[in-house]
Amino acid sequence: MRDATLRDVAELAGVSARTVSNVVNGYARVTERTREKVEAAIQELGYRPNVLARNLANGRSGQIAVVVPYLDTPYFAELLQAIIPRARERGYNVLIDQTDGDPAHEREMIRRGARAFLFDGMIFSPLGLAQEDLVDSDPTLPLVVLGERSSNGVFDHVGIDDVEASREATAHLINLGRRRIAAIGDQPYPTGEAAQLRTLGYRQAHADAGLPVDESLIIHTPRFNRADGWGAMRHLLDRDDPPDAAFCYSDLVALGALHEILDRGLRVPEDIALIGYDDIEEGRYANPTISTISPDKVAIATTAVERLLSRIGSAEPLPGVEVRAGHRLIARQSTLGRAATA
Amino acid sequence: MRDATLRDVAELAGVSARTVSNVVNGYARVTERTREKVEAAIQELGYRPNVLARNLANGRSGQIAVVVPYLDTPYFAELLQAIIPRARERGYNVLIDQTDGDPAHEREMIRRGARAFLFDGMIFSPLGLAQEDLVDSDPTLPLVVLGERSSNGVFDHVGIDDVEASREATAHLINLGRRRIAAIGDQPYPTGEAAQLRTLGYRQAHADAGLPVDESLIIHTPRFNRADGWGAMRHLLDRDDPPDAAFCYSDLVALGALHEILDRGLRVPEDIALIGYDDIEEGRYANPTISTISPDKVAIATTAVERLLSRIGSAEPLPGVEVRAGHRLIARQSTLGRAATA
DNA sequence: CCCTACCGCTACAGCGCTGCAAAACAGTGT
DNA sequence: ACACTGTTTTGCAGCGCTGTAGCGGTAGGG
Repeated sequence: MRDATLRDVAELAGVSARTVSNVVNGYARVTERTREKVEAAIQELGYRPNVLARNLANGRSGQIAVVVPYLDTPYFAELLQAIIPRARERGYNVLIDQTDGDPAHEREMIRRGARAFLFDGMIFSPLGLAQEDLVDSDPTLPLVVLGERSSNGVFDHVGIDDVEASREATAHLINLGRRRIAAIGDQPYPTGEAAQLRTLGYRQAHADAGLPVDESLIIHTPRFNRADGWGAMRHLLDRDDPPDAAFCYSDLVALGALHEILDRGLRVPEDIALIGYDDIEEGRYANPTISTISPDKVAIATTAVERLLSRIGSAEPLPGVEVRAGHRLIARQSTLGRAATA
Repeated sequence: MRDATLRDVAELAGVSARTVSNVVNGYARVTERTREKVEAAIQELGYRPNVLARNLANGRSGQIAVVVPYLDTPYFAELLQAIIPRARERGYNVLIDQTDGDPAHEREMIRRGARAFLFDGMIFSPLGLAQEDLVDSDPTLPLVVLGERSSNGVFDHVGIDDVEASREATAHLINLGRRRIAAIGDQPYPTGEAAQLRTLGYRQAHADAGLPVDESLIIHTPRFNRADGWGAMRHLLDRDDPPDAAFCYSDLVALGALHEILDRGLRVPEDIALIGYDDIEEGRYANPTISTISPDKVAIATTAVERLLSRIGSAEPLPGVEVRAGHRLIARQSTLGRAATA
C-alpha cells in the first residue's frame, strides 16, 4: 500500500495539510485540540514525513558529508565516531566518503560535482590535495578542513598545533637521554603539509636543546600507516648507525616500526624508544604500549561540526577561522619502559 | 546567484525541459544536433542536476544505509571500506550509521522511523537486537543482514559459516597438542547468536577429537573488543589451572588477551597459544602476529550490495536467502611460534 | 496517394512538502 | 452591534525534476 502523505492525514483529521505540517514540525501555534486530532490521525495512518519532499521544499538536504582518505585508519574511524553523534544531535545525517587520497576524487568532492545538493556542507580531511588546490572548491560549499594548515581566510581549519606537539614529542625523547632520534613520516612535497609541520617541530626540539639534526635520520614515507613504519625501520636498522629512538608521525607508523624492531630481537624502549601520534586505542594495547601525542578528538569533532553548522546557517559567507584543538603527550612503555607503568 | 535549473538550460538551448532531462540522463533518442546545443547550454550555465528533486520525482533516494554497531571496530571499518566502492559503482551513496549496539537505536533504524525515504535499502549488522526482533522491521525495507543467522525467509543473510570456522580454529589448537583451550567471547543470551555459533564450533572440534570440554574455560564477555579479551585473560591467568591456548571470538579479543599474557611475562605461543577471528590488519602487525579466521570480506561486501540492490530493484518482495561467504584459517606466530615464520 | 509506423520533441501534471499571505475566528473595547 | 487586534487555520504556489500522453513530421508499405 502507498505510504500515507500529509494530505491523507489532513483529510482524516479534517484539517488542512498545512496544519498537519505545523504539528509535525512543532511550528507556530496550534490549539491543543487540533494537535490531538492530528496526532491521532498520524498514529492511525502510520504517517512518516517524506524527508525527500521536505528537503526539496526547503532547499536543504539535512546531510553533511565527512570526507576522509581511509575509513579503516583508526584515527579517522575514531574521529568519525565522535562526529556522527554530534551531527545527529543537531539534526543532521552524516554521509561518509572515502577518497583513498585520490586527488581527482577529492577535487570532485569539494566541487560537489554530481553530488551537489546532496549535502549542505562538508568536513574534509584532504590527503591528495594540497592547500593551494582547495581554492578550486565550490565557493558556495560550507567547508571545514581538518588538519592544521595556513589559513587562506576562505574556510575553517580545525586541528591541533602540529609543530608544538611534535616539538614536545621529540623533546620527550631528548629528555630521556636519546641522541640519535629518527623522524619517520616526512613528506617533502606539496601535499605533505601536515608531515612538514611535524618535521619542523622535530627540528625545533633539537634546536631548543642545542643538538644538531642528522638529516639522514629524517625518513620519508608515502603514507602514515603500518607498512610505512615497518619499511622505514627496516631501513634504519640495516644501517651501521641505527637510531636510539624514533618520533613516528602516526601511531600506525610506530606500530609498524615496533613490529620490525621486536622481530629483530631488539627491545623497546631499551634499544630504541618510540613515540607515535594520534593516540589510537591500538597503541594502548600494544606490547609495549605506545607513547603518543593525543589530540583532543572530541574537541576536534565538536568544533568541526559547530563551525560547519554555523556556516551552513549563515546567509553571508563567513571568514575562514583557524581553530586549534588541544593535545597532550601521553608517555607509556615505549618510552618510559615497562617498569614505570607496573 | 541562484543555481541553474533544468528550465534555465532549456530556455538557453531553445528546447523543452524534458529534452534537457533526456540529454542529462542519456535517455531516449536525441538528435546529435540537439544534444550539442543542450550540452553547450549546460556548460555555459554550469548546470548540475538537483539530486533532491530527482529523488522526489522518482521516489528513490539513491542511497543505501549501512548500519553497524561501531565504526572504530576494525572489522567493520574494513568491511565498510569494501562496501562503499561497490555501492558507488552501482550509483548508490552510502549512509553510514553506528548504533553503539543500542537496541532502541537499532530498532528505530530497521523501522525506518524518521529517516524513512532517506535510503532505499539497508545493510545491517545487528548487535543489540536478536534474530526474533528483526521481524519488527519495516516490511517494505529491502534488508540484508550481516552475520550468520537462521533464515527466517524474509530478508537475506550474508556471513561465513561460523560453526565450521570455529571448529577449524579450535581443531588447529588441538592439533598443536593443546588440551586446555579457553573459548573467549561466549554470549549465552538472545542477542549473542554469533557467539553461540562459535561456541558450538568449539565444542564440535572437541567432540571430533574425543576430548571433553571444560565448561569453566568458556568465558563470557559482553562484547568482542580488546578490553573484554584483556579482562577475560586476567581472570584465566589468576586461576590455579590456566589454559594453554585460547580461541578468541575476535582478533580484538585476542589482542587484549595477548596484552595481558605478555604483561605477566608469559610467552605466546609457548605458554599460551592464541587464535582470533576476523583477520584485521592489526593482527598482522602484533608481536607475535595473530593466527586467525579470515572471512572473505570482499565477498561479503560484494554479495551484500548485490543482494540488496536486486531487492531494491524487484517489484515483488523476494524470498530471504542465506549466503555463505568463504573463510580460511591463517596460522601465524601466535600459534605456530616465531621460528615457523622466520 | 493514403495509411501506418516511428522518431524527436513537447506540454502538462504531479512527486510530498513548506513559505507566504490572506482568511477565518475569537476576544476585547466602544 | 461594530470596528479592532491577535491568534489559528487555510489555500495556493512552487521547490526541480520525471512519467505519460501526445504532437507534428518524415519514411516506408500497400
